[in-house]
Amino acid sequence: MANTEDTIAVRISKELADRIISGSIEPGSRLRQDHVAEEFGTSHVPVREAFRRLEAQGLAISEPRRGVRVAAFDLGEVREVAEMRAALEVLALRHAAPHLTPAILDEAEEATKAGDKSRDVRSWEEANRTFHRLILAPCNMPRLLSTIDDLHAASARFLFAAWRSEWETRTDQDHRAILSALRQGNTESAAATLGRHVQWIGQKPVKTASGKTRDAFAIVG
Amino acid sequence: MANTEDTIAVRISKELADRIISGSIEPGSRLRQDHVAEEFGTSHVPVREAFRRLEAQGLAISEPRRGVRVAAFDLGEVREVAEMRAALEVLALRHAAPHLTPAILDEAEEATKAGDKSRDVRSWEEANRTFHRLILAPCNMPRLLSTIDDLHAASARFLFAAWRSEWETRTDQDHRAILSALRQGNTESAAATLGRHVQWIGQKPVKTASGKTRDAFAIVG
DNA sequence: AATGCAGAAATTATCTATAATTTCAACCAG
DNA sequence: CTGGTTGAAATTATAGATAATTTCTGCATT
Repeated sequence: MANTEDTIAVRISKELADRIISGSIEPGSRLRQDHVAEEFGTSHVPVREAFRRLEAQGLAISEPRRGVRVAAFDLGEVREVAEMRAALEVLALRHAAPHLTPAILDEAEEATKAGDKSRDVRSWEEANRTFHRLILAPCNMPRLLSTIDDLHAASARFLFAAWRSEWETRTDQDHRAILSALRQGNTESAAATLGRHVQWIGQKPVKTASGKTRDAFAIVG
Repeated sequence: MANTEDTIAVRISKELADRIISGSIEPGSRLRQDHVAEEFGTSHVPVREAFRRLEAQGLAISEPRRGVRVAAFDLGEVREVAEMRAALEVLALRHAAPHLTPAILDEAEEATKAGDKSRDVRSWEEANRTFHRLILAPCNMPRLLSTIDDLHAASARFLFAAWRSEWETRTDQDHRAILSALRQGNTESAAATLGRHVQWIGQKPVKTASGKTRDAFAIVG
């Protein structure tokens, strides 16, 4: 999937983003340009450019002369991202609604079913993101959509951090309610449900390294 | 103002951002890394990193192997930014309101007065931005605030493109209404006014290069 | 044991050089 | 004239080398 027409810097940033989101690189850990460069068999110049992209997406933070590290996050940031998504996805849906076709809504329903059948977080997340993208894309607002995309990446990171291995299949009633409202042309009701849906924050006890359990939080919509 | 502790790449990106926003570089024109490097007396490596930053802010767009150009914009994008600002600034204000002190509101009132007295776009824009930042910053949501900052940069660009030289002094009633509502603890009313305020799009006839007049649009709040 | 301080090692930031690609203009064929 | 082709010039993307800064490590001191 990594398009060979992409520049090396883009390929590296995509790969690193994927690792950060999936949690295979720990929050707070340092990203060393020479190590990354060696791994990808390149010089460090494209690596530095990849770091700037990650920084812009909020996945890494860089301090001058002290390097780049994977962004840490806490409950506050989970909430912040949830609220931003609620505000922006509602906005996007209001503009997308007039352009939604039955075909798109059918596709979105397929995505919902795929999500309900998912037996692991990763495929659930993918189905969920597909659903949201399908119903929002027709708003035709590129800047808004790309901001929402970055927020989805952050959401996925929170989700994987909390539900890394265990995942319970669950059926998504919100998605169905949104689709049904959209089919009836009731945009406001769909938007209201979407806003609530995205702000719902799941909670789950998780074992820490020291053997204790603490609560982990994630956006589950 | 350009901190010497900043990296060269950051200094370059700030300077270029300023030029793009002020309109001293035309939308659509190419940014050539060697030329910029020569002007700043550096090599092109930090220039490339600066380009990535501009790209992330939406001020430039880059196509692989074909270089970077200053982002063009149209009425659609002005509207898009206005709506995003409305959604996000309202969200920020709701969270900031409980933390607003009389001292902050007094400062914001000073900024409003400074805006009303401004005899040129540039100082009006600065006062306006100060006002918005003052009342939103206490929300304590860094990601939200930085997204809003990028949107303000885009707004300023639209504004300068439309009102480059001429500017009529005007008193900002909305700002006063927002402050008065906040002083009375009426957050919802303040938020509603802010949402409307930011979505108001000014219109002005402007002479094109070919001598004709067309309408230019900008967010004026 | 804790603290502080070299000096060494690692790392970042930048520069110079090279390879690969695109752009552009001149030219030629239809 | 139009449209395409070719080669030179310009430009981007990457690599390899260097300077500057930070971090680490071990040892001495309290």
